[in-house]
Amino acid sequence: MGKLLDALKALSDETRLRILNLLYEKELCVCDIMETLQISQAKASRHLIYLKNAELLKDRKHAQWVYYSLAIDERIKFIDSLVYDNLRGLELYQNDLQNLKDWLKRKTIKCD
Amino acid sequence: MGKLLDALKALSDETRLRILNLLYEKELCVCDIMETLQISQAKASRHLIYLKNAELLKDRKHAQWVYYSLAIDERIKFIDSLVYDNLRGLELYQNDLQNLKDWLKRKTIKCD
DNA sequence: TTTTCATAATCGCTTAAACGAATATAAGTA
DNA sequence: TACTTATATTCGTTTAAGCGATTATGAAAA
Repeated sequence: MGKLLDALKALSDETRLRILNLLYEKELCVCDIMETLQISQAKASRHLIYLKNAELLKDRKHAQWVYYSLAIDERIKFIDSLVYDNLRGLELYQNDLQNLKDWLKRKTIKCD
Repeated sequence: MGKLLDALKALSDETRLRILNLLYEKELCVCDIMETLQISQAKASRHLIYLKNAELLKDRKHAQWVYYSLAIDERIKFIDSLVYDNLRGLELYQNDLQNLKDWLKRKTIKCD
């Protein structure tokens, strides 16, 4: 399948949009996604892998954690417009960003 | 479901992307789509209706024909970027536009 | 080396959606 | 009124993908 079509299929699911929105802020590990979106580990992992297979994300293993970050090249830059002009105007995605902030604060205290 | 998500699901299919690309040129009836993309009538109709339900298209009935055209509002303007910056760089979609031109020329001679 | 922790993969199930083929509808024409 | 034409809908089948629950893997810590 074409890269563009892969990307669009990857974007046609709300959980994956929410994940993408978070990763536009910063690189995150699976547990950050789980905690922020309040979804199960299996669900977070599955959707992250789906996004990675669509070449929207890349991953990096460090110790027992896997960190995911954006890997969006010029051929699909419409996604920037999608996130900044459309997603972020919606309450759900704004709330997710706030929850991410809160989680990272709590996490810093607890862990590394 | 949210309007944005509906739009993205509608965009996650190659036939519908090809249809959208054509309609960025001008309003077309179902038979224009069939001829240009060389797809069955049922397939053209189904996908047009899917796009209409996602509120990306509107239709207008005139005599026995149904004309479809874009209905893309500000809340999903990333689609402009998708079509102009991404789709139209791909050979398939360029060829479709050429086929549309050819078909409309033939059609004018034959019909109205 | 056992245990724990983070992540990925598998299983069984359910639903959405794609397809071709065939049929229905509704308007125009003979 | 028949007949044709344009479009929509239905049917039966197939495939993709979502989910929760569970198990596997692999690195870190005890």
